[in-house]
Amino acid sequence: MTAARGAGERDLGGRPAVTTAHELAAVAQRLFLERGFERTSIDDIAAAAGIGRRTFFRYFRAKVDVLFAESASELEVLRRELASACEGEDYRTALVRGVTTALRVAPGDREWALQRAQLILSVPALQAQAAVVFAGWRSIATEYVAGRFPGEDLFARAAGHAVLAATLAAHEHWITHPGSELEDALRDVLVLLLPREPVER
Amino acid sequence: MTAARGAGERDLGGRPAVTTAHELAAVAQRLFLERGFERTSIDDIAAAAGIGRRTFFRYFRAKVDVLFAESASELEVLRRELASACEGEDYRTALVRGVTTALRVAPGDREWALQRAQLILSVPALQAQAAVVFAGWRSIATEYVAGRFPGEDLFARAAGHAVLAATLAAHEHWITHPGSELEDALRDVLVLLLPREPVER
DNA sequence: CCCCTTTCGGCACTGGGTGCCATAACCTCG
DNA sequence: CGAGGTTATGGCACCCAGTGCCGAAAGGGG
Repeated sequence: MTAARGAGERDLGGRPAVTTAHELAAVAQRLFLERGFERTSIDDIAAAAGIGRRTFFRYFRAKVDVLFAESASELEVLRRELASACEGEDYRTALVRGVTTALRVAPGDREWALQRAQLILSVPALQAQAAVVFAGWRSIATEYVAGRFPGEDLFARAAGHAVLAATLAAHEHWITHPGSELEDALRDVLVLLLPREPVER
Repeated sequence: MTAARGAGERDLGGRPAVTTAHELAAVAQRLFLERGFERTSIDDIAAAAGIGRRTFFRYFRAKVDVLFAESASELEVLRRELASACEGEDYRTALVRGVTTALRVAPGDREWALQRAQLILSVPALQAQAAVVFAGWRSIATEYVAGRFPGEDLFARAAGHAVLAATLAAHEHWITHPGSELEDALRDVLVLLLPREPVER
């Protein structure tokens, strides 16, 4: 299922992969920007990347997944940051740090990330997929909050959704104010939306 | 495009519609519960409803739309409630009233609505569609808040997302605690997530 | 009975996604 | 160098969602 052997694995021989998920995603994103998401077929992407249509599906399970290639590693960063939060820390501080760290973009990737955000927030099919991907984020955040405040079921769920809502709102703000910093909006909205800690019992 | 003449329109003759969107949705939801969403094809639904496959698409634009047939009218209720809110009212009070009114289910539809919520929150394709449908909710709420607090761009956006997040969190809570009242969870989470009014300037 | 209107539904087609499988390309070992 | 193992490729056939086209069905009024 996994095309392109991971960098860590030993090379036991075998036919080398002809491209990488990252490269393929770059080709696809360029086409999406040029012709639009709907008007770009898998055949177009495969042809532009010089691979077969069937091979495309070895790198991505679906057309919409192309723009979410790095979501898994971002999610891993969030999980790690939350796991390393100390006990006494305000849970909101920990979440703000986790989310901003996970979503930090390298300066060279800024333009690229901005275009990606614009695509995702403007194409319905991609908005829809974003909701599914971000369900993973929500899950991590909810688990963390539930661990901090056992028994506060509804509170944890609300906080998890708040993380997701803040992420989306911040991205929207970012693409309508491209000069601003995503991280600033992210912090501001998280502080606005994350509820205060529930009273101790 | 619109099958099944609206109730208000005069009957000018023409072949009568063979079913209604509501009836078709009921048939489809039953099949989804029995066999699962993915394993139920449009052909299955059409056959069970006694119509042609092509006709299905005159009632719904897509398979996923079947479970969101009433979203448009719910959205209209929210808009109306917000429009009728008086000036001095706390914006959060108005939003709580609008959302709970729009999502109130008739006692006889409770079981039905619960099953629908379970389907939507458990099937990825339906979660995804929910995000697109709820973008309309968000938009209404954001506009309302932006009207109340001009210039508070990020605040309005955050509040809009909070409404959506609260709606989802409340539904999740509802399906894991089927005995509870959706309206209660809805109110609680909205109060948790909606940020305080920004300082006057 | 004819005309007008509206819905129905078959047919063919595009495009996303999958299972199957032969084959290409690279490894190591003899 | 050649054989055997390993892995990625990509063609083919297939299923399903969704659409444009269009003739036919089923009602009304003149």
